[in-house]
Amino acid sequence: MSPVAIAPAPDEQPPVRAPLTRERVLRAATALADTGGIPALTMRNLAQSLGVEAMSLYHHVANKEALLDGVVEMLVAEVEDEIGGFTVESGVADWMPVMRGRVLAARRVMLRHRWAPTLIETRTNMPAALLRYFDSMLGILIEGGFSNDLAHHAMHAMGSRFLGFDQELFKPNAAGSESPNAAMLVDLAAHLPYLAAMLAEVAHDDPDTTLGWCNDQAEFEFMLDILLEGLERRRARLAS
Amino acid sequence: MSPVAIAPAPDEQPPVRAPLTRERVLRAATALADTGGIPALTMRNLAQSLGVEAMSLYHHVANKEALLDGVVEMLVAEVEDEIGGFTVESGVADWMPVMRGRVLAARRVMLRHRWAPTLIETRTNMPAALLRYFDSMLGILIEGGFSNDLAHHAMHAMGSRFLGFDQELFKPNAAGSESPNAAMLVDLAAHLPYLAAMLAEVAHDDPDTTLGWCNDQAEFEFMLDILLEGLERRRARLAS
DNA sequence: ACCTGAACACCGTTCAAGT
DNA sequence: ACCTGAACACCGTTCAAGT
Repeated sequence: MSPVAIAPAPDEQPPVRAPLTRERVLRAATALADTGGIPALTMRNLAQSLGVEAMSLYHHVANKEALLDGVVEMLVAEVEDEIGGFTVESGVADWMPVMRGRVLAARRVMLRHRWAPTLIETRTNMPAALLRYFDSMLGILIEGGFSNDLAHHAMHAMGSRFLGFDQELFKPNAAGSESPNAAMLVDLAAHLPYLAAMLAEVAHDDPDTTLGWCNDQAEFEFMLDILLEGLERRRARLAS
Repeated sequence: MSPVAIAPAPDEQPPVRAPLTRERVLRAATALADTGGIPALTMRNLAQSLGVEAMSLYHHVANKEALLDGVVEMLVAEVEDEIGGFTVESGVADWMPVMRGRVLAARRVMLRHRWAPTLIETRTNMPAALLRYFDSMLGILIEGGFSNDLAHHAMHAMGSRFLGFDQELFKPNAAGSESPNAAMLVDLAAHLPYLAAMLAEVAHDDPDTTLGWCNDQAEFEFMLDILLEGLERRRARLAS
C-alpha cells in the first residue's frame, strides 16, 4: 500500500514522528493523566505531547468524550491483563475467592491510575469492553449457584466495587492531610464529640490509622468482605 | 443600622432587586443546578439568573470552589431538616433502624437533587456541616454498642451510603435508555452470554427491572441491608 | 488521507474603574 | 462597600485551507 520499501532520498527527511493512530492517541492520553491527572488531559495538551496540533486529534477520535471512552477501554484491557483473561470456568462452585481475587486485581490497576475511578464514573455510556468484564463477573456468580434474580441484585450491590474502587468521600489531598494532634482533638471535642473520641483512640492504637491516613486497602477489604458474605448468605438460602 | 424606616422619596426608585448576599447566591446556585444540572452552574449563568454581572459574585464567594462548597452546605442543611436534627439519643441500643431511617431520609434529599452526589464526590475538603452529620452517625453506632475501632471501619464501609447514594455505574441517560428487546438479546447472547440470559429472565419476571430500568430504590436498600447486617454481626461478636 | 491555522463560543478570574 | 466593563488565559470545536 504505502511506499514503505522505498528508501528515502537524501533530500527527503525521513518522518521524525510516527503517524498518529487511535492507539497512539489513547496511549498518550493515559500517560498524560498518569503524570498530571484528569485536569491535564486537554485536547491541546494531548496534541502537544504528541508533537501535533490539537485539531489533528479529531481525525482519530470523534471528540473528547470519545477520547475518554477510549481511555476507559485501555483501562479495561489492563484489568484483563492483570486478571489473566475474562474467561469463566464453568462448574466452579466456590465463587467467592475467585471473585475476591478478581476485584483485588482490578483494584491494583486502579491504584496504578488514581484518576481512573473518577473518569469511569463520568462515563454515561458503558464501553463494550467493560460490558464483557461485567458479563464474566456475572458468569462467576451464575456458575457458583446464584439465580439470575439474586445475581442481578448482586451486580447492583457490587457496582464499582467490581472494578476495585469505591467512593472515598473527601479523601484528604497530600497538601491538607495532617494527622490530628492533641490540640486539634480538644477543639474537635466541643462540636464533634464522637469523632474526637474515635480519633483519639484509633490514632493511639495505630499511628497509621488516623483520619487522614487510614489504611485504604484494609478498609476496602473490610467492606468487600461484608458484601461478599452477605451475598453468599443469600445464595445459600436459595439452595436450602 | 440601615435607614430602613425612611420611606423612599418619589424620585428615589426603590431597589428592584434585593441586595446580593451569600445566602441568595447559594440558593440561586442550587436552583440553577436543579433545572440545568451541574454543567449549567457557571459563574456567568449564575450571575445572569440573579440579574447581576459575573464578577459581583466574587464579593460573596471567594471562587467557584467555595461556591460549590457552599452549595454542599445547603444540601446538608436540607438533610438535617429531613432527618429532624442531628442529635443523638444516648442509650438507644437498637442502632440499626435509626441509622437505616436516616440514610433513607438523606437519600430522599439526594433524589430531589440528582446532581448532588456527583458534586459531593468532587469536593476535596469536607465541609464542616457534613462533619457534624458524620459525627452524629458515628454517635448512633457508639451508643448502639460499637467499639471505636469497629465504628471506624463502619464509617469507611458506609462512606457515601450514609448520604443515601452510591456509585451507579453508567446509569443510562434518558436518551439512550431503552429496555432490551428480543433482537438485542439475541445479539448480546453471542458476546455476553450471562448478561443476555439474566436480562431475558429478569426482564420477563418484572417489566420494570430491565437493564435500563432497574428499581434503584430496591437495589439501594438491598445493598444497604447487606452492609448494616454485616456490621451488626460484627458488633454482636464484640459483645460475646 | 491527513494535518494545519485562524476563528468561534465558551470558561474562571484579575484588575482598574466606577458609584 | 458594592458592583461593573474590559481584558486575560484558558477550554472544546468548526471550518476552510493546505499537502
